[in-house]
Amino acid sequence: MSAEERREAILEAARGEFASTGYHGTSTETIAERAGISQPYLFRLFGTKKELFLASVRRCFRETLETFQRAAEGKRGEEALHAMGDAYLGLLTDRSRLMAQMQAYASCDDPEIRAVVREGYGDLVTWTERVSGLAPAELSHFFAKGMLLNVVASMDLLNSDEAWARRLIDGCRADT
Amino acid sequence: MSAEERREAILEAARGEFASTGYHGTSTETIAERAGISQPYLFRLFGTKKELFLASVRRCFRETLETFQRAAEGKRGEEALHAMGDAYLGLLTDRSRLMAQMQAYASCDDPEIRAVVREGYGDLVTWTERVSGLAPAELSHFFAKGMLLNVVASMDLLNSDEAWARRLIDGCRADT
DNA sequence: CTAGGTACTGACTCATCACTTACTTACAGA
DNA sequence: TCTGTAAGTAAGTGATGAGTCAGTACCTAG
Repeated sequence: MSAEERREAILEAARGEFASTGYHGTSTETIAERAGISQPYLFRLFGTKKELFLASVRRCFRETLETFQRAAEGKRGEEALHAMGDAYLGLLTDRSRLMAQMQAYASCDDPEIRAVVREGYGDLVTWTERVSGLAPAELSHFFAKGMLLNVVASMDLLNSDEAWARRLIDGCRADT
Repeated sequence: MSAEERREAILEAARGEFASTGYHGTSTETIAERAGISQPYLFRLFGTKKELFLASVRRCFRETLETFQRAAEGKRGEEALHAMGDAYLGLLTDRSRLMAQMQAYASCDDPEIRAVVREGYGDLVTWTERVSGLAPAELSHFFAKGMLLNVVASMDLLNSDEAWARRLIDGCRADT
């Protein structure tokens, strides 16, 4: 297997593990095992645990952006926005991607991580703004709903019968 | 100092440390040091690291609810909601409380933590709903804005000159 | 003054972790 | 067939962390 393919396999494994136990709570041994390689080889390919985490975060944001781009392909304005919203709801069902994102936000006290998260989220916002042509208030509303859904999904309440959670979710679907 | 006062002091220290390095990334030694006691005594008062974390999360949600209650005192409907929104903006300037909250969401893969977070957030939502009398769509909007601000604040962008971030924040203030 | 409880700690144990070193194997090109 | 390089690992190291144990210091009720 080429080094590039190995890197991809490791990043896939890393996201899964970082998603559930976070940066500090995940051992490089666990990730290597899940990726089917030895732990020293992981260090050969990524240098440090932090570089691996940063690469994982970047990949996560890049995949989300690509999902938005695919969803909006050939569409414009409101129509593009709706397609992106639906596509995002789909992403939420992948708990690994969701929790990895939440771990990234929670790790923002670290300056290096914060810089990567800022860049990833910023790319998402500016691209969406450009394609949809939304004014600030509507743009905020779109991303705000996304974040609320993230948190509700983190608590695993998307398909629960908790009454207050259902009302929050229904309230999200109701408008725009 | 009474055990009860010590518990409070430890919880204060714990929130600060958990906020920046999360559950797994924070050592009980560090918390004990910050609280000015020995590490064994921390275990005497809280049993396990996890119990300490859970107590810290519960306290965090309780304080937020109390802030909402104080802000809304003697007010009703829209007026109460505005007061709560303003009070929440104030809370965001306390980075310790903010990041502790984000760490709690990110730790939701653990069932015990998830249960506590659900309860805390649920209390916040149901109380707000009852006091403001909002319909689901507006209730969602209120909490969605709160979550977006949380994330923007996590990235330390509340007072930055990053253009896209300013537009998001202004967009939040613009409506309701 | 003393018995018992409450606050509090020094000095461990055993496990785990990030990272390294020194090595092996597989294979493509000269 | 020999050589250089890329893919890969077994076996460490030094540090740190959660949790325990066996105590000490102090205060208060009788």
